[in-house]
Amino acid sequence: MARISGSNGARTAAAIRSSARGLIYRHGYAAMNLRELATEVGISPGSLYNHITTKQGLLFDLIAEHMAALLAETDAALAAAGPDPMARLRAFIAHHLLYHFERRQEVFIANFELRSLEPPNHARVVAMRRSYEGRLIALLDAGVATGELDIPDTHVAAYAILAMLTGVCTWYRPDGRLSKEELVALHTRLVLDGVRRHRGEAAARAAPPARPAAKAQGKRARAKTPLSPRRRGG
Amino acid sequence: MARISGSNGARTAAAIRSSARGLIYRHGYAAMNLRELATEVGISPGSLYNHITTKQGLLFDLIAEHMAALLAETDAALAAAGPDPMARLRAFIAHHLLYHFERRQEVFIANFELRSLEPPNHARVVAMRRSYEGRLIALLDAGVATGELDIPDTHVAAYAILAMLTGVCTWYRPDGRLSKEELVALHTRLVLDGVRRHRGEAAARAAPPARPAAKAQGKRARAKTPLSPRRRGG
DNA sequence: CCCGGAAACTAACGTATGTTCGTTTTCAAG
DNA sequence: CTTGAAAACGAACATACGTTAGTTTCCGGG
Repeated sequence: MARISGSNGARTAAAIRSSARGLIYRHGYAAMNLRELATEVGISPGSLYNHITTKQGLLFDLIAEHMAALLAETDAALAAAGPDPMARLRAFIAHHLLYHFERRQEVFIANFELRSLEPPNHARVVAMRRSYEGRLIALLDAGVATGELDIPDTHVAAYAILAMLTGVCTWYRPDGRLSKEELVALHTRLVLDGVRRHRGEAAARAAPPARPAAKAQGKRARAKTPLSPRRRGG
Repeated sequence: MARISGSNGARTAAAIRSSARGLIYRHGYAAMNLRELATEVGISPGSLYNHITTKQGLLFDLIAEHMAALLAETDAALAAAGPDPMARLRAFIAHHLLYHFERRQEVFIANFELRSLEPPNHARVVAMRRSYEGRLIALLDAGVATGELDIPDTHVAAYAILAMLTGVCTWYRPDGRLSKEELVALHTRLVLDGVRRHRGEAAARAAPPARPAAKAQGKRARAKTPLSPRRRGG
C-alpha cells in the first residue's frame, strides 16, 4: 500500500508546512520531531522527504516566505495610505497589528527561531528583517522632518515600537475580550502619544526618577540633537 | 582519578548554572545538550547529576530563581520610590530596564523557554509572572485614579509597556551607542507620553479605523475585568 | 494499453542524548 | 587513623531522532 489513492503532491506539501508551523510554534524548532510531523500530516516519516530537503530547509522556507509576504503587504498598505507621513504611520501600525494577528504563528517563528537557522540562512532572514525595520524608521524620520513627531532617536523608537506592537501577539486571542479593531486603536494611541510633538509641556519629561528638581531648565533644546554619539568605557 | 583535588560542590553547582544560562540563551533549552554543558563546566556528563535533578529541573530552577529575584528587587525599588504614583511608575520603568540590562540571559530564558517547562513547573512560573504584571497594572490604575494618567485599558497598556521595555534586551549591548541611562530616559519618555493625560487634545485620538460606535459605552468600567484566560496550546 | 515518474510505504542506519550505575578519590569529622 | 559522605570518573543503556534506501502503487501522457 503505497502511493495512496487520491494522493496529491501539492496538497501534501501544504499540509506539511501547515502542520510544521503549528508544531514549531508550540514546541519550538529543536523540540519538533519529524515523526510527529509526519503523523500529523498522515504520512510516514520518510515520505516527508518527497516534499522537503531537510528539517533546516523546512524552517528556512517557512520564515523566508513569511518575511517576504510581510514586506510585500506592508508596501501595499503604505502605498494605499498615500503620501502624508502621519497617515502612513497609522497605516503601518494598523497593518503591522492586523497582519500579526492573522499570522501569529509565522511571526513568532520568524522572531524566535532565527537562532535555529544556520549562518547562510540566518543572514538572509536578518537582511529582510532589517529592511522591514527600515520602513518604520523612514516613516518616523519623515514625521520628524515635518515637525509632527518629536523623537530624539528614531532607531531606538522604531525598535521600541516594533517590540510593543509585536508583543501583542504573545497574548492576543481571537476570542479574547478585545477585538482586533479595539487593539489597533489602543496601540495606535499608545504609539502616537509616545512620539507625537506635544504643545507646551515639552521638556524634562524623561527626568531621572529621583529628582523632580530639573523641571524647567532644558526646554526642548535636546530634542533634536543626536544622542551622545560614542560609547562609554565599560 | 575522581573527586579532583580542590573540587568544591558549591563552586561546581554555580558553574553549572552559569554555563547552562549561556547555553540555553544561545541555543535554546531543547538544543542544549548536557554533554556540551559538562564540557564547558569541566566535568563529565554523569557528574552533572551530583548537582542537578534533571535537565528539566535545571531549567525550572534557573527561571524560578530569576523570577523570584525580579519580584523582590522590584518591590524594593518601589518601596524606595515612596508613595507618589508617578514616582513609582518611573521607578518601575527604570528598574525594569536596568534589571533587564543586567540579566539579559535570565530574562530571555524566562520569557521564551516557558513553553519548555512541564505543566506543574509552567504553572508556578506563570503565577510569578502574573504577579509581576499585576504590580505594573496596579501602578497604572493608581495613576488613573489620581487623574495623572489617561488609559482606556490598564491591562492592555501594561502588557504593551512590558513588551516594549523587555524588547530592549533583544538588541541592547553594553558597548552599544547608547548608555543604559540614555535608554532609560528615552523609554521613560516613550511610555509616559503614551499614557499621560494630555491637556486639551484628549478625545478622539484612539478613534477606531472602522467603527467609532463602541466608544462611549464602556468608558473605563471594564478596565478592571480580567482578560479571557490565557491558554497554552493552540 | 502501457510505461515512467510522482508519491507513498517499510525498514533500517548511524548518531546523539538524557540518564543510570558502579567505582574511585578526596576531605573533614570522630 | 578511620570512616563515611561528597564529588568526581568512565562506561553503558535505552531511546529518539534525522535521514537514506529500496520497494510498491497510483495516475496521466504516449
